[in-house]
Order: sequence, then structure tokens, then C-alpha cells
Amino acid sequence: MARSSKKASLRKREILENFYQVLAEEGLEGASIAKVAARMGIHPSLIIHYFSTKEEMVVDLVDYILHIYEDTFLPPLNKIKDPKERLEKTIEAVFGLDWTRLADSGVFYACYSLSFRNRRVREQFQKMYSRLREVLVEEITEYMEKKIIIKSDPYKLADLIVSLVQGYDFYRSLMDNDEQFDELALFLKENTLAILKID
Amino acid sequence: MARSSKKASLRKREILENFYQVLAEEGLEGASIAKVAARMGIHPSLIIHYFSTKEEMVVDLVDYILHIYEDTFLPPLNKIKDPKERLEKTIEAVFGLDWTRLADSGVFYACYSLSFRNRRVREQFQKMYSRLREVLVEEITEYMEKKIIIKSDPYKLADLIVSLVQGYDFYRSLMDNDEQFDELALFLKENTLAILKID
Amino acid sequence: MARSSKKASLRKREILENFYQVLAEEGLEGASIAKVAARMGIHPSLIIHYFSTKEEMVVDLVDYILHIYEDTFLPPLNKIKDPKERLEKTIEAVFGLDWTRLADSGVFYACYSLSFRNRRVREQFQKMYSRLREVLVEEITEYMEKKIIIKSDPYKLADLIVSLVQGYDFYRSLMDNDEQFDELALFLKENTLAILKID
Amino acid sequence: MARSSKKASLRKREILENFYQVLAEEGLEGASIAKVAARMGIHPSLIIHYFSTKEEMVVDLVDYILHIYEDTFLPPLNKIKDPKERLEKTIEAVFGLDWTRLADSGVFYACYSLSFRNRRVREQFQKMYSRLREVLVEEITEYMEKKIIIKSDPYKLADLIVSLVQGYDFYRSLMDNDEQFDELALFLKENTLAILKID
DNA sequence: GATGAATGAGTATTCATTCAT
DNA sequence: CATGAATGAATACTCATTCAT
Repeated sequence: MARSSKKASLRKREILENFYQVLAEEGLEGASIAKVAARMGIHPSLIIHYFSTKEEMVVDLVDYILHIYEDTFLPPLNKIKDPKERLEKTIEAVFGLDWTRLADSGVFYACYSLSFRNRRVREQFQKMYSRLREVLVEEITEYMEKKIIIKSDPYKLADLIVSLVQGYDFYRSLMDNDEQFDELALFLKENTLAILKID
Repeated sequence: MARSSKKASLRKREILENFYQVLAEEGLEGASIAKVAARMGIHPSLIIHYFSTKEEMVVDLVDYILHIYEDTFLPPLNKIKDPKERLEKTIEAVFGLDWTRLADSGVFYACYSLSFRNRRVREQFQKMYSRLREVLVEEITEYMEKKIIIKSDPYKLADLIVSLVQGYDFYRSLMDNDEQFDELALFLKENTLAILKID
Repeated sequence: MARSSKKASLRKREILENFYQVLAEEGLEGASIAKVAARMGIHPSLIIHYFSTKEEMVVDLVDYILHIYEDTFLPPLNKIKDPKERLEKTIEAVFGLDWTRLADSGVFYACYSLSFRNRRVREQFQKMYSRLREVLVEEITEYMEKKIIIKSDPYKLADLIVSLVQGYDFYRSLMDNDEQFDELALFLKENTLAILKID
Repeated sequence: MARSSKKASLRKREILENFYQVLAEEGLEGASIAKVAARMGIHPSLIIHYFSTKEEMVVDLVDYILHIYEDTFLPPLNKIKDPKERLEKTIEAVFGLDWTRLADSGVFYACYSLSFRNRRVREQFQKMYSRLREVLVEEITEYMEKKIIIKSDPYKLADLIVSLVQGYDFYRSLMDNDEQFDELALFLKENTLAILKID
């Protein structure tokens, strides 16, 4: 039982990865169980067998995507002890290039648009951004405590960072001039640090 | 001819408004010509008569949406003569509440996600943000000239504003706590003015 | 009235020619009033205005096609006085290359297949082949009278010629080797003349 | 697996037979998947389930029709040993009544007309007539070898027979007088035998 | 003479899903 | 675990045609 469920979850992941690709190519409106099955060379019924419902599959996919987002830029921070350095690294990571390339932006925003009509998807997104915010708040707070400078509400500062980063991602995903946006990332990072009174 | 084409464009707008509603309720993947027609009490083929193709209708809708965005917060600025005051008002307008309510965010981000697979839609979005940026650059430049303070590249400042505003919209559309986000808007506005060295 | 009806019949011919082209490209199952109109740059309603009905247009087209068939290889014969020479020339004409190229065979056989379900079309075809047969019978009879050789029933001989020519057309239209079929035409012609005891 | 594919091919044949009937009644332009399904009392999508595409179904139908043509008049010949007798029987079979009744001529010529726009259909027809020709050539050659009379190119003789038979079929299918055409068949057969110098 | 609006039936095909094997 | 049969609703779009202008 344990072994078979392991097998099953592997199969599920495989299906999700294919679903992700279909989504990238065809969007929410073009993606279908049949296309995922065709891409995998299996029978559509088999997908239903694993996910029961298309909605279930979508919810699982959103979970899968959001965890990738989160996992890839939070973990390294824990290793850094010095609050100042850690906050700096966080800001750097957050404006880093990997962030943008993590996932096909088309898929990300398709899922985001879905969050306006699907409660479960909405909650997934909300939780993810809440966790992000929490981490930032924690780091900012700790940094301020050491500096004994309580400039302003760490929650608002965290929200500012989240907004700026997310807006940058949106903007960059739309425009085609990558070099210009690499420069913009630097500029935004500097301004963010200035707002946080770092340096 | 003139009269009939006027009639036709009225009808087209009417269809687009209904399409917009369906889109808000059902998303890109749930919206269909048939549903729009049903909502209007007309025959689906009549919609095809006006738009030829669903894609054409979508492109027209994106145009319609983006023009609303643009039109509603840019025009009033022209009446203000003083560069400083005008820039301030722009920043205010840009972080104003109306912005968020202009359009159903679900529809907006659905269209945005579509831009990753539809060239025409992508170009529409790009042009809109380029125009936005141009206006901001123009105002920032003029303001700086009067102040004789060339702090930094007006293009980057404009991009910062665009990113921050857009990110705020994204973030706010996701979270449910409106009061908190009204406050955040104020905070972001102040920081933006500070970056621009206004007061 | 006379002038306008002349204009109208010109317009009708123009429409028929375009219908013919559409038929050649898309077959009976793909041809439509809309496509003919699109090709002419006019409104579909205008075609209905001239033909009332699609069926009417089809019947007119069949008439148009069959008359081309007939007109192009019968007229020249009347000028030849000598029965033997005339019969020879007829046989030659009938196996001549122009015959095959007169009309797009796809259109011809599409109309022919239609004759199995459309009485009027069927009658048009029957009359055309009857006229052909009559001409052949007449010529064969006259030739035989001069020769005082009543070899066999001129009707059957005419039918043999019609069958052979038509079968040749069918066969050639299907196969792609044109040279081989030029030779076959000669061979068939010789055999036909032999059967008629000419030379 | 073996059993289920057998079941499936039976179902396919059943569908083809119904498609054939619809085709006979409504022609290529009137035939539709929906009508075939309605006639069978099943859902249209089930037909797609078996054939994927209408085009696929058409190609399969042409295959089905052409094999009937071929199968019904070639097999019996193999049992006859004497070349002369066998050639005679072939000629007889080829002009026999069954030939004409094998299939609804409307369907046959509709498919033939389709061959002008559909490559696969065209190739099917070409192969079928090539096989027919080969059989005739073989028989004529063998007959000539025994007779030691090399009158003329057996390929041309075969082509003559194919043309004459096919033209006869075309002609007869159009006209309504069956008795007259029974007589004509005899006449054509005699002339064919004469050309082949049999008796 | 020509066009536009409108209809309603019809097209092939795709969809998610159920059930039996 | 996996497939095939089957369903029924839905899809965008095309069709011939009518009527008013």
C-alpha cells in the first residue's frame, strides 16, 4: 500500500508536469485532460483515475507551482546569521534573475486569474503571499532591532517589497527588452535598500 | 453607411460589455460566444456576424479594457500647469482607489495571461504600458528641469513607479483586507514622492 | 428592361464562373454561396438576389458546363461535306486532347454524381448525351448509306463510341501519366475506325 | 485486446455501411456524421471515437467500396485453367450485370469526384484501376502466348477494355433504359472479343 | 442593384466523465 | 493499473435564406 501510493504520487507528479506544459502552450482555455493524456501517450481515463476531477488536478497544479516559487528563494537565507547581511541577501534574491525564470509566467498569471473564480486556488495564493510577507517582516524586524532604528512599520515595508517585486515581475514578463530590465532590477534593489536605510 | 456603421459599432460595444461580464463570471476557459449570446437574448451567429471570429472579439475586448484603464487616469492631468503639482497629482491618481475598481481584476489578469500566447494581445499590453511610461517620463523630466535637480534617469524612475503600482494592484486584488491596502497605498505614495525628492 | 436583363445575365454568368472555380477547389460539399461571394467581393445576399436559391444556381451551372462540352466539339463538323471525312473528323475530335481539358474533371464528375439525386440535373445530362448520340448516329447512318454497307446498328455503334470516349475520359482523368494516355487515344481511335470499317 | 479490436472493427464496418447509405441518399454535400449517428441511434461523438475524423471515415469508406468492386469479379477467374476460356469469362464478367449493381453509382462517382481534391482517395482509385489493369494484362498476355499471335500491346488492349467498361458503366448509370443497355453490353462484349481476336 | 441585420438549423470536433472490462 | 465504449453537453463557426433599407 505504501509502495503503491508512492508510485501513484510519482505518476501524479508526472501528470502535473505534463499538464503544466500544456497550460504553457495553450492556456487555461486550451488545456484539457485529453491533451495531457495525448502528450503522455496514455488514455484520458487514466488521468481521471488519479485526480478524479479536472478541478482537483488544477488545484494540485497550483500547489505544485506555488511551492516551486517559494522553495527556490527562501531556503538559502536560513544559513546566514547576521541580520543585516541576511536582509541584504534576501533583497538581492528577491530581485534576482532566477525568480523571473522560475516558471512560465503565462502559467503563473493564468493560475492567478483563476484565483478570482476558484476559492481554493485563491486561498493557495493568499497563503503563499502571506508566508512571503511573514518572512520579510521577520527579517526586517530583526534587522531593526539590532539597529535600534524603528523607521516604520515592518509590515508596510514588507508589503512594499512584495508589491515592488511582483510588479517588476509583471512588467518584465510583458516587455521584451531583457537587458533594460536587468538594469531596472539593480535600480529597484538600490532604492529598496535605501528605503530600508541599509547603507 | 455612416449611420449603419455607427449602429454597428454600438452593437459591437454592447456585445463586448456582455462578453466582459461573462469573462468576469467564467474566465477565459468558461467564456463562450454562446453564453454571451444567451445573456443578450440573441443568436450566437449574430455575434459572429459582427466579429467574424472569437479571437477578433477577444482582441477588441482587450483594446476596450486597456483604453478604459488609460483614459480614466491620464486626461485630468493636462489641465494642471505647474509641473510639481502635476507630478504629485499623477502619483496620487496612480495610487488612487478608482484604479483598482476600474475593471474586474479577474478579467484584466486573464487578458494579461492571454498575452503570453496571443501576439496581438501582447502588443496591445505593451503599447499601453509604453504609453503610461512615456507620460510618467515626460512629467518627471519636466519636473526635474524646473528643479534643476537631475537626480537619476527618469526612465528608471518611471519604470519604478509602473512596477510599484502594478505590483500593488496585483497584491491588493489577491488579498481581501481593503482597509489595510488603503493604508498601504498611502505608504507607497509617500515613498514614491520621497524617491522623486518631492518634499 | 431588355438592357437591364442583359446586364443581369452577364452578372449571372460572372457568378457562375466564380461558382465553378469554388467548385473546382472545394467540391460540391465545400462550395457555398458565401465563398462565391467572398471570391467576388460582393455580399452573399446579392447572389441570392440573382438566383433565388442555391439549387437554381447549381442547375444553371450544370447547364453552363454541359453546353461548353457540347459546343466545343460539334460545330466544326457541319462544314465538312464528305460523309466519310466528316465521320473521321468526328472520331478524331472526340478523342482529341481538348476534350479532356474542356472543364475541370472534378467539377464535371461532381455534377454527374449530383445527377443521381437531382432530377433536373439528371435530365440535363441525359439530354446532352442524347444529343451527342444523335449526332453520331446521323453521321454513321449517312456514311453507311454512301458505302451501301449496313454493318450493324448505328445506334449501338454510337453508344459504343460514347462509352469508349467517356470511359477514356474517366480513366485519363484519374491517372497521371499523360503521355501514355495520348498514345492510348490514338490506339482507341484506330480501333474505333476499324470497328466502323473505315479504311 | 484481440477480441476488443475485433469488436471495434465490426462497429467500424457497421458505421461505414450506414455512412454509405447516407451518402447514397444525400451525396457528399449532404452527408454528415450527425446523420449517420441518427440513423444508427447512437451519439455523433461515438463515430468520432472510432474514426477520429470525417476524412478518415471517408477514406475508409472508399477503401471499403473499392474492395467490393474488386473482390466480386476477380476471384472466380483463378479456377479456370484454359487461358482462352479464362479471358472470355473475364470479358463476360466485366460486362456482366452484377458489375453495375455492385454499388450505388451515385456513391461511386461522388467518391470519384472527391479523388480530384483528396490525395489519399485519388491514390486508392489509382491503385484499384492499376490492379484491374494488371489482371487484364496478365490474362491477355497468357492468351497470346498460347495462340502465338502477338497482335498488339497487351497494355493498350487492357486499357481499352478498362475504358470501354468504365464508360459503359457511366453511360448506363445515367440513362434509364435498362433493356437497351443489356443489349449494348452484349454488343460491347462481342466487339471486345473481336478486337482480341477471340473467334 | 446592393448591403446589413438577423435567424435558426447545421457542421465537425472536443470535452469531462462514467462504467465495464 | 490501464484501456475502450459510450454519453451528452458544449465548442466555434458556416450555411442558406429572409427582410428591411
